[in-house]
Amino acid sequence: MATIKDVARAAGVSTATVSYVLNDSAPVSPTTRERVLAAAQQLNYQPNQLARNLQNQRSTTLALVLPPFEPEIDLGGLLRACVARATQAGYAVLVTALASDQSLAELAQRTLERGMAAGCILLQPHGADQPLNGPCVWATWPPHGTHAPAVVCDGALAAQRAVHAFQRSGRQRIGLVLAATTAGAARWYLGYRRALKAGRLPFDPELVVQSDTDDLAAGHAAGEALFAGAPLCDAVIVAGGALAVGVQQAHLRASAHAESLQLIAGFDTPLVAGAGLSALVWPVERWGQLLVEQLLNLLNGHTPPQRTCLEPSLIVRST
Amino acid sequence: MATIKDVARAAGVSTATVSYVLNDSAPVSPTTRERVLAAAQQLNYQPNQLARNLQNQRSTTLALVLPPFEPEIDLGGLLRACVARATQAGYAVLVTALASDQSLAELAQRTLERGMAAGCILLQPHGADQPLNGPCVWATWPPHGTHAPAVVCDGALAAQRAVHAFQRSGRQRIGLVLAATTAGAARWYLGYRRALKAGRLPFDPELVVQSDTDDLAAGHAAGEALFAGAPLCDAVIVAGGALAVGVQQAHLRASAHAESLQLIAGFDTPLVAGAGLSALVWPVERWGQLLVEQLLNLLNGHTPPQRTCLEPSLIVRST
DNA sequence: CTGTTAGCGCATTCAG
DNA sequence: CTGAATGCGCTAACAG
Repeated sequence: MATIKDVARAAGVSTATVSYVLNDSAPVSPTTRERVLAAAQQLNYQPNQLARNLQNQRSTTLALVLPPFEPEIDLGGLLRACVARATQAGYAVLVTALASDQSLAELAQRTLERGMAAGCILLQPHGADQPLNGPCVWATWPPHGTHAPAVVCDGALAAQRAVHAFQRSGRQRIGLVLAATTAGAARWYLGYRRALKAGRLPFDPELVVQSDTDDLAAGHAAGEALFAGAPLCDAVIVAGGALAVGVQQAHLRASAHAESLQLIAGFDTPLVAGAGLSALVWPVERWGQLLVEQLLNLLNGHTPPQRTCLEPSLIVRST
Repeated sequence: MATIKDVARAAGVSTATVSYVLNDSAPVSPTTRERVLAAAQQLNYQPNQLARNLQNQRSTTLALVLPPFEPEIDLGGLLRACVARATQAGYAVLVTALASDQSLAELAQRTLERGMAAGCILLQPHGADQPLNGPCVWATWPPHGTHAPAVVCDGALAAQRAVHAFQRSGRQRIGLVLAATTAGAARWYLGYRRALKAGRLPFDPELVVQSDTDDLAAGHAAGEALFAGAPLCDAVIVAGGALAVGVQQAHLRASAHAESLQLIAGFDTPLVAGAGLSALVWPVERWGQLLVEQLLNLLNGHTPPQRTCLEPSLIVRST
């Protein structure tokens, strides 16, 4: 636990000089610079971030705020990406989780005001109840009416991509299953309608099913609703992970007469991969990277806050 | 951004008094206590953690150190559990990730020495190259020869449980697939041998396959090795997640003659669930909780460091 | 019981 | 170019 004083003493200079060479914040003669560096090296000096941040009146930590439940994303991957990018920029990543009865604004605000982080990355799927004023970036669709910076997965692009893929393999009656919990479900619907129109396919409201949650049970229910009516659809886009597997299972159960069905899951979770479903893959790596970069920009005031949409790619699996 | 001074001024007392009532570190008269509390409330005062930690010479942050690759565990769940428990104890959670060329000891040491965290939770599947001296708790089997505190998933218990389950359903020839990357693979083997002996089942070395990694491809290879020999086994324990799915796929491919096979995956990942495999479920919630508690104990010096083994439960799925 | 004061480790003036 | 002094926000002795 060597302090800056120890280094200064060892190098025979004052603490200010040490600070200058370490932060390169003032011109220092090459010879003393060498001496200081050597002393720091030798003592294995690590500047105390707490003291540094306190002095600088700005934290070098970014906070990631998790929703109170498990989100339908590759949290591990996203976290890793954020950490990697933040580390590269000299920042650390703090993780906080929202209790189910807690307000997002409250937690974010407190984290910021306590000086624990300089900014927040928000993973809430639902909009905030109160307006946030600190430096925050949304990883999901931010509340309407605000122009908060965000980096999001765009369901419109996803739906369009899926419809095109289906059409290329000759499918005509394409269903859509939406999850109400998915922020930006409206985007999926929008992209779906657009792609149908562009592909000159008829729109049939019976082929659109709205689900409450994104889990297996909800998928079963949605599948039953979808496959009950006649004529059956021959392809389905499911804007969810577990939801898609549920739909698949419902189809297997329903069609003893072996209807052919193509299915694309909206999020390529391990569960989806295990079930052997085709799925849309979102660039998690880039997601985390952009989130951090947006936040850093916001903190430095370099660029105005932006809204970035991520594009998925399709991974085809044989069921 | 109200400081302690603002509160003191508003309440008409000194900063020390404010500190006393907020930390309950000295007796204060009820009337002034009320005044201070009211002022703090009114100004929405949040104590600056940086200053507090600097003064107290101890951080209220715990660091979670991730391995350079994606581990075969429910990172999201574990993280959430750690955060929940830490928050409850007034601690925050910092996440750092090891670069592939970085030494674990180096990263942990630096994190600690920079004052960014008071202790570390280590998620490395492989033992450390250098000895660690800071307050650290392992979430995996720690390096041999050390008596570092740890909270781990015990493969011996898992294997025993699986063998018993197989035996109850009349299986006699039980295979075992090990992943070399899984720290504590030896424990799985140990439990397997023990359970066979206890169940008076013969041990056949041909039924044990060692795999290099824990992924689908490795599972295919392991499955082929296992199902090539005759007579075939009628049950397999796979000490992995993706690995188990690979073994399953290999079996489906190999046995056109529809051999019945029971399979239990060692880790119930979403991938495993999606594939509909029976699996062992580890108590992630408790895992995170215990890791944090062990670390806090270590920091407070309340109890000596311990090694805790987690027990899995079996979830049966119909393939 | 409460106010005054001295640092925690560091970065930044201002003199030399 | 370098050193001494000041303060970031807070807590802990020590007085009163």
